Amino acid sequence: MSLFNKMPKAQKDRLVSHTPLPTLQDVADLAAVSTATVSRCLNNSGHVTEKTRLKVQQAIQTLGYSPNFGAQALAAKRTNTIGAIIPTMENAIFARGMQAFQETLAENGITLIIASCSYRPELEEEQIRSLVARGADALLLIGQSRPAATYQFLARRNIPYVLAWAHKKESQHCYIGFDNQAAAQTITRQVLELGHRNLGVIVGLTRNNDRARDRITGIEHAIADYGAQTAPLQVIEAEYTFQEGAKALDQLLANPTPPTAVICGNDVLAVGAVKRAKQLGLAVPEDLSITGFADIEVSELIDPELTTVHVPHREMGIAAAKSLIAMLKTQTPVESHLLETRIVNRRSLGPVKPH
Amino acid sequence: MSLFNKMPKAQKDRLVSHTPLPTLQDVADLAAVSTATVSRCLNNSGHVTEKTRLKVQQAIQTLGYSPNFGAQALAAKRTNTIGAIIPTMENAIFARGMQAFQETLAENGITLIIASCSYRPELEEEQIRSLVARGADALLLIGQSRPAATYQFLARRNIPYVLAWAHKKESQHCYIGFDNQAAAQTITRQVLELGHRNLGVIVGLTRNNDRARDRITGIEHAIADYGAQTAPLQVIEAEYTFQEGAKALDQLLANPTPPTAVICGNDVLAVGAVKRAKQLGLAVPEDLSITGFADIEVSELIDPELTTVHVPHREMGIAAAKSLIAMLKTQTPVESHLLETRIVNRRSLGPVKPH
DNA sequence: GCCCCGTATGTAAGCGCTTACATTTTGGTT
DNA sequence: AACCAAAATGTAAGCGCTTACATACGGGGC
Repeated sequence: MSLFNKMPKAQKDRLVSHTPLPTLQDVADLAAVSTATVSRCLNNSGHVTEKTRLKVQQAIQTLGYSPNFGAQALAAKRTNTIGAIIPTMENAIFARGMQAFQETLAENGITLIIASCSYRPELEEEQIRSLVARGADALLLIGQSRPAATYQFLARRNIPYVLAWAHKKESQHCYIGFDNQAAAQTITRQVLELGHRNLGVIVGLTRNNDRARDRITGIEHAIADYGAQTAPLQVIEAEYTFQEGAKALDQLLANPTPPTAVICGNDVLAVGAVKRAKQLGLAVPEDLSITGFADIEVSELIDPELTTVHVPHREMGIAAAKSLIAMLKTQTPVESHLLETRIVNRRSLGPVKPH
Repeated sequence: MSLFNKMPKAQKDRLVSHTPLPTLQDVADLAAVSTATVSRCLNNSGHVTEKTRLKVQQAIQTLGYSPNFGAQALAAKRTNTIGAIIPTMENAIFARGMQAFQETLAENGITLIIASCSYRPELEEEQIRSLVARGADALLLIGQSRPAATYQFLARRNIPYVLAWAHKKESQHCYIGFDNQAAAQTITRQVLELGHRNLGVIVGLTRNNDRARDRITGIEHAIADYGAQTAPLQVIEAEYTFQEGAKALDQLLANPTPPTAVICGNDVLAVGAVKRAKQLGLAVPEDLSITGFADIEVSELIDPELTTVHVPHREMGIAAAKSLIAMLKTQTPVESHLLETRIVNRRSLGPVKPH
């Protein structure tokens, strides 16, 4: 055994390059109080005189103390960390909401951990376990469709969660989002009212995406409700890129009786479709109407600007954060929160062209 | 004191709703080995027989054990967490790179914590401290310009970091990025070679953005080097939105001798400018050439598609992750990593119009 | 002045893991 | 069969904090 290893710890510390970080004990010593008191100051759990609090504050300042995360987590059994698992960060649909979510959490002293699952449920499952293992006190998940086992896991671990970007009445889960079906239904009704009777739909891959499915359902309901005779609905699924939106439009137009209006499940697909339509020499909306969904920035970029469904991204992120914080505080479930969408009428939707 | 409080812990546990999570000890007991052995299996630090490893694995399975994060962090003095502080998640420039960064970290069992600082240095400083306090083992930061005190803090805490999305030769820091100045210089040279002698520049706010400043410098150098007589360079700074890009173009065009080519510091501003130009009845590139920077998705959306500087976003994220992991493993600094950009010639840049 | 009680502070027992070091086992040599 | 080094495993001491409980303190009411 080397001489070094025989040394008392304090002496070793003096030899190694970086001084050890001050601990709670150091603060307590300097302030001439107990560690309990320092801890109470830190977590302002009351029962501390103003005078003592100041002394402690002082000591923390001079030492440059900051609590050890692991120790805090271990002792308190919470990490002040919330996890979010989103399909992908590259999708602008989530970016703005997540930004607001993170800001709101930060204001409340909570850190966000983000993971992405590329729309793959088995990866999501894995990420959920990983974030929980990583000490996430609560989770934000997108949409509802996932194995029962996942929900059981969360229940067993007693992890609060909200399902965002979606909404469902009378569910056991806490939803923070909007009604995808109703929103799609509303915009479809508007298309129908403009005289369109032959509609096409371009929507994201529905395989692991309940939001996309809900939107299709909404469109179908609107058509069924409207009561007018319409051509059979043509639905194309496409990946979330401009290019795929364009390709999907090609497919719709290949039909002998092509649609006069195309309802898109999201703005990216819609914008891709608009671009393609223009390339093909079709005037939008005179020759072909196209609508979007989400109202992300690109919808105002394309010419003509997109008529789309506005979704309150930031409010959604903020509401999700608040709900999660409330659940953590009260240890009881909170109510779902339905956010309103509205149609933004811009230029890409117009009346059907008379023959 | 209530009867409940007098109970031994085990008895209490049976009364409260959620059973306590299994611990390392439980696994050790079930597998009939010591906690040390289980720990060694978990961290596969060798010195464990295959037979024992299987027994332990088995026990972990049946108990559904997963290590307690806080305890692990406390004992091991590391969290397997890396923090990233980016200006904003809403900016597509960072989205793709961060996605790749996160994926690469995840492959290596490391969790990402993201914070955003809205381009505000004081907020960044705060976030850095917060992420470090939360146990980030290492950090990814964007660009280089920040107070010396921040770097001192990181040095004192011995936290490895890389500076991404930028590059500087012979620096003490580890950069993972591209040379903003050189890239801007190259595209400007190309513009000059097409005969343009009156250039305008629209660039992001340079106040807290060294990348934007570097790009301006590159443009200025290209002009100086080129040796041809040019009109004074007009530079407009604008926030990162389509709308601001459009407004900036208005400003440039208000000049009595408006530029024939506009070099933009990023694609979003460029796309906004293109849209505005078209609204004003200017043909791009016949009447006005416009270039972008970053090659994000929208650059292919606008008509004409944007001639821009392609930046290897994903490679950058991957390289940053690998460097950080290496630094963590070896406890020594790693080399900067310069990534290549290249000009993507699409349609928005053309030769100057003859009088 | 004494007692009581509410409030401020201290004491110390963990929280669940990692890891240095001690001990046991293993299996090849002689 | 005895021996020994190397490999496997066990032991137990923390890691730095929180918090239940114990104790000290201080100020009215009598």
